Amino acid sequence: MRYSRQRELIHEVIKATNTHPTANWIYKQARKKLANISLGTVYRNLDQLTDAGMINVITEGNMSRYDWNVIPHQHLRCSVCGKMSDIEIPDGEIKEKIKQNHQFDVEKVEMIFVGTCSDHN
Amino acid sequence: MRYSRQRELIHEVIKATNTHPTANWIYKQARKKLANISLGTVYRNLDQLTDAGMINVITEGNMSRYDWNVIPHQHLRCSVCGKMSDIEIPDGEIKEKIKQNHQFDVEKVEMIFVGTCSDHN
DNA sequence: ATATATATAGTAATGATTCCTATTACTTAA
DNA sequence: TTAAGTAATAGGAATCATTACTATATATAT
Repeated sequence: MRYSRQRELIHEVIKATNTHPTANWIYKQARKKLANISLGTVYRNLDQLTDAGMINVITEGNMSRYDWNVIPHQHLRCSVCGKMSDIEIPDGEIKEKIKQNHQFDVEKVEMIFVGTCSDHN
Repeated sequence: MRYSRQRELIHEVIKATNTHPTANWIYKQARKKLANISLGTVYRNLDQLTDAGMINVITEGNMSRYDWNVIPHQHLRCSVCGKMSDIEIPDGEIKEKIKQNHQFDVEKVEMIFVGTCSDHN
């Protein structure tokens, strides 16, 4: 993967927020620094950064969100304000049970807990 | 919700499979019985059946899959063959911990375990 | 049987994402 | 340091799932 200013910028934008942004949000932020960066470039680089393990994707509903946090973790989504926050769940035991009961090797665990955050209950 | 032949057919199609089908697959099956049913009708009825609690939605990647099984459960997805199968995970304890540690009330739990099923490991 | 409101078919529109292509810009080796 | 080779880009078109629109059809309460 050859260096590019665009990719570095995109990575910086993601690292600078905890909001689990969408591709379009990242695109708009990036344009503030590089006025003619294109949306296709954003998508291509998000894929590359993901493949390189430098960022994480969360596929939520009909669109993807991106996360600088590459340590395995899960998400809480507030159904009132839409905010997504991180949560660490030890999944070793779950994986082990699934292997024993279903002969299924778990590589990746995706959990979203939908509910109401502390601001709305 | 007024009776309609289309909605009944769509519900039957879903109840007749364990494959967690997409809207388009359901549409194609339905057309075998009702040649000019339209895709919009399928989507509208899938929403209505979901709202009525008669079926379940799984939002997987960029599209939705539907499930006759309305008892809360989770899914295993094989990254080789794409097959999705059901798994029951007792989540009461997890919900309780999340409530205590994050002041977050969990209403719905979505888990997908991606890995390799018994046919591919 | 009739009125009325909900559902439908068919098609257009939307929105996220991917694809295409001519041009630009990293990088390497002379 | 420069030239060549190749990966990356901008800009726009294409794709695919889903939703919106609208005139017509149909369920159902009276």
